[in-house]
Amino acid sequence: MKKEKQERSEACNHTLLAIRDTMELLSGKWKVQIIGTLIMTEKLKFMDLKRTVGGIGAKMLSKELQELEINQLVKRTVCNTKPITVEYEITEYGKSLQKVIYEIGAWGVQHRKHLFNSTSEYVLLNEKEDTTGVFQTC
Amino acid sequence: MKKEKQERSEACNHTLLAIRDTMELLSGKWKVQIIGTLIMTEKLKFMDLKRTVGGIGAKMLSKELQELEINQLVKRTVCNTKPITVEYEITEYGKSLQKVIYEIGAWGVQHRKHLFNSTSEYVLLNEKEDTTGVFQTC
DNA sequence: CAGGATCCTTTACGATACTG
DNA sequence: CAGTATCGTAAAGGATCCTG
Repeated sequence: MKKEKQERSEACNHTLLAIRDTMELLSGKWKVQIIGTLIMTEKLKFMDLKRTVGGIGAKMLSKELQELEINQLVKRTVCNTKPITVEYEITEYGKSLQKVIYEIGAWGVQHRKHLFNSTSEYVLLNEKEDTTGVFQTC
Repeated sequence: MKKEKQERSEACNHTLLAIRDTMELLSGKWKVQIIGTLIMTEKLKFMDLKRTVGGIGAKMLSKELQELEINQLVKRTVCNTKPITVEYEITEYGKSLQKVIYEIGAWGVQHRKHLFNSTSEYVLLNEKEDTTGVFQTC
């Protein structure tokens, strides 16, 4: 293998590892949506977050939020109410994911258009399902 | 709910659906890495792709590639060799994911730096494991 | 309300062996 | 070589009940 090629391959490898890292943090059915929601809203109560994300169960939301908190992407604040209430917000570090999330969202939007334009019998996934959600802060 | 708020909530909802769509297409442990690899290389034989991605089994790779092909993100070409050989490359449409993939990679890179700077006993995931990989086209 | 504990179902993933 | 088929395991996801 020529040296030039070797260098290129190392750059690739490096990027692939980075991709792997990121995807590991964002793994799980809901993480990206949660982060996206929090980036768009800044500070939501647990139940509002649940409603906004839509479709996620309380246990899942709770679990995913814990993982995100461990990775310093979201901040959890317990409010002094009765009964207890918890607010979640994106951290400064979490905001560094903004571009990533934005691109993902933007691609999704144009992808729908693509489907719409390329076939007549397309299937739109994730059609507004149970969007009974009320947005408090969003 | 005030009208203004309602509009905002619909915009959010729209974006969240889009995010969901994208993540659905990119679901699976390897899809993003595969696309990333193909975006960086343009045209790889099955085995080379397998080596480049690193760690993935043949069955998985095959399956993920099929799903990507169905979504028109990669193109599969059977070569007239003996025994048969198959080449994969990113499609034009697949290239539309370039920005997404780039941002994911870039974030992963800076995230490593973040870990490095914020703690002394950090854990680097995905350390070069079995990178016995030889890059042919990459 | 937030979230832990349990239990259960369903995928995802992977190792192995086999075929054109 | 590039898959497919089969099987087994592990993880993810979800429903329900329970408590401070």
